Amino acid sequence: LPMSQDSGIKLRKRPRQARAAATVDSVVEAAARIIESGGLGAFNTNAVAELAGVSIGSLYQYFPGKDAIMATLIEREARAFDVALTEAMTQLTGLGTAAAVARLAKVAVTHQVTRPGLSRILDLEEQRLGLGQHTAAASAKTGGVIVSFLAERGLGGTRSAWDVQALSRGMIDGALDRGDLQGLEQRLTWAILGYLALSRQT
Amino acid sequence: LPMSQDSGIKLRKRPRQARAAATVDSVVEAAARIIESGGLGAFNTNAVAELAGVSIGSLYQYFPGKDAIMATLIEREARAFDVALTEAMTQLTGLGTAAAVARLAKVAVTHQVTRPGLSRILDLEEQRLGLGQHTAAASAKTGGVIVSFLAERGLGGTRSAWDVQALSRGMIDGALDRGDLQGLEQRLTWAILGYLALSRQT
Amino acid sequence: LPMSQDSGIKLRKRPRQARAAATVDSVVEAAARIIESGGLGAFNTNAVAELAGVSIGSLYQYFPGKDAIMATLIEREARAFDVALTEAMTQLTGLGTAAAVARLAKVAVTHQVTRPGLSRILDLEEQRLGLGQHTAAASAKTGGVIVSFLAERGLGGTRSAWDVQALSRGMIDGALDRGDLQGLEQRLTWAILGYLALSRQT
Amino acid sequence: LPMSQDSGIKLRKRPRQARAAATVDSVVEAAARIIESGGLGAFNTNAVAELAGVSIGSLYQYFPGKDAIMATLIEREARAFDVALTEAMTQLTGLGTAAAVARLAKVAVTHQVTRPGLSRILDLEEQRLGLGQHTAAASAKTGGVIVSFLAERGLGGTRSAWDVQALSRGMIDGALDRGDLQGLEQRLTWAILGYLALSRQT
DNA sequence: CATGAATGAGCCTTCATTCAT
DNA sequence: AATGAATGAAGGCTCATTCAT
Repeated sequence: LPMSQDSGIKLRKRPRQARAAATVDSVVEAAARIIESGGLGAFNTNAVAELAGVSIGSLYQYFPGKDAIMATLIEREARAFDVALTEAMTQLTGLGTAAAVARLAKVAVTHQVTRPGLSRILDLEEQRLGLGQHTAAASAKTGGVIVSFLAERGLGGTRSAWDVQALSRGMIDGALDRGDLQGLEQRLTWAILGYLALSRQT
Repeated sequence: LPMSQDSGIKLRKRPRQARAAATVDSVVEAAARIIESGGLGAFNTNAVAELAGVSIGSLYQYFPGKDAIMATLIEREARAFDVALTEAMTQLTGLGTAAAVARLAKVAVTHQVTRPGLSRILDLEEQRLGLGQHTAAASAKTGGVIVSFLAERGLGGTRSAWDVQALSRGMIDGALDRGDLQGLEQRLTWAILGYLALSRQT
Repeated sequence: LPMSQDSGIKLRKRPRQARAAATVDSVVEAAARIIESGGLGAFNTNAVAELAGVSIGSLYQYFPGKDAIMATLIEREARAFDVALTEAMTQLTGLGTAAAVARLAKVAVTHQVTRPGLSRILDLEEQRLGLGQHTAAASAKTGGVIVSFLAERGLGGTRSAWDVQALSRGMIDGALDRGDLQGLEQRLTWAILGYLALSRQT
Repeated sequence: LPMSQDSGIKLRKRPRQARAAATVDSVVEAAARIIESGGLGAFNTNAVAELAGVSIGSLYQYFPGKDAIMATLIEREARAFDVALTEAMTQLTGLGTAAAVARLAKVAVTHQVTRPGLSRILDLEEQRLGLGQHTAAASAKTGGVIVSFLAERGLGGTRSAWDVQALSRGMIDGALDRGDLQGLEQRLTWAILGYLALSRQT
């Protein structure tokens, strides 16, 4: 089950009043929007504060630095994906493997297409910030959901889960790059099923 | 055969003397090394010039700006990959599909593993610079080689080529992230073959 | 006897309740501790409020600004020194000049060594804030005590008192800088007696 | 003899062209003037750059940070004092001790009075920056000159030299604070001679 | 052509102070 | 009275780019 974990970089202080929580949220959302539309180059604290409708001082009351905003955003997105995946998992009973994989593929595609360009950048930043292993961000991707899905159906282990996840990111990002979304869920499903089939028979 | 095409952002002047060509090369190589070891954040013109053993003034004599260095580097890497792939293609006659794909997978893995972290960043930058479609960089990836490989063997069309390429990038980058390179070529081969098998039967 | 005088920069309101007086004291003491351990650079209102266990809002209810905290601290330290000196003065009857000066030198050394680095910074700030002449801080240093000591024994006038005081600060601070406290009281006594002897014979 | 030594904090690059050397000098001089007239609070890189007639970028080409400007200034002032003292030393032959000390006292007074308020602040900063012991700044003060003066005349050792130096700073700063410069050289001479006389007979 | 000194817009961050709750 | 969230001016520093030599 998705459960809150700590990432190394954290908030300066936990917001106590409702007003404060709103500030934190608006900052993270503003960061997401800015990166989405302008890329990493447009992501600067002043722009974030302005779009969030917050003074730069307020931003720094909660975030110890620029990277902390990034880390929080990464975690937020990872958790959102995790939640979506977990939710989808509950509706898989009775479905065959192909249908089940298709269902999950759809969730993945939807997640990345909703905020095109965001997850890719977040991935790179996650690596740069060294949030690679022990954070909620990382575990959300596979630790929780994909691994158990594969395990339940005897389709593979942890490594397969990582591969499926990585291969999916690649395909979706690539398709997004070229603006070629037609049949993407289908193609992704093929790739996942194909990989699992061949990797299992060995 | 790989053939030079123009990306929008290009060199200020085509180097005429051998010395000039050497300068350009050293700058691009310096850029590669800096990005490799320090990430995008360490990539700045002064650092590049210094590592290249060239004055900042000279650098600007050959490159109109920072992005031009990036663009040239992207193209160089793409071409190198293209060359390696083309070279491998010539040794595929007589091999079965599985063996042939394994051969190409090996080339791809080797290419990205050689300069870990570089190709991923270059990918993002390629997108940012809008070199997505019409450049040698893009065409090198699949236009030239993978498409014709799939065509020759009746395995798929252009879209499949793109998918294979994208899926490969994803898997290799993911494995690199986690430091899990064991059996990577094998796993990648499964993914490619699996995807092609399922996508064809439709 | 030491008597309260007004420095220009003063408290916003004189604390009426015991609780309020305690707040003021804790703020001033926190300021002292922060400056001692972190220097002027660490002295900021937020840090002071936190260490004092008081909200920043409360701090500003008693002090009109940062400088007021500084001024109050300066005055507090000056008064403490004055008290110590006055106290020592009462035990000087019957002692020869050399012994008496040694006694006072000991008080001075003790005062500055107790909070090393504090008095020096306070001195500079006193000057910056223009508390140089007309404040209790200034008068405490010599007006009250040293002048009358010298007068009683016919050793010198006001100017000599100032010189003795300044020379003492210099020597103690210097010794503190180099961590060379051995025999400091003795050395200081020599300096004072030597100066007084020569200045008087003229 | 005064000779160039290295302080920990140093220039980013040694100026090669004449233009560059001028830039470095003007920055240091501007820093001195700003601190003199506005205190530490007015000492910021932008102000320094502006008064120096140099862009902020140029300033940072040579100085790695604000503290490096400070350190350079401290060293410059120390060296200037050292030079003045050394120069005075050469004119002391034939003079009695009292006259010789008076001569040196005059140099010290002149040095600090010329830039009132500067040396005091520099002292504090020297301590903060930890340039206390091993720098040219420190050694210039006594290591070179005062120690050998005392040694030549059998007046005292290293510790006496430090004490004389510290006591002098204190008296001059104190006199400057109160605007009481009348007879200062005389009073300082008394203090030094008096201290040396008493400390020697033990 | 090469060099590297100079430029300054722009970005990250701190902290004194105010004010709504 | 107390609290602490919010503000924004100010300041340290970087780096892409230009240009005099």
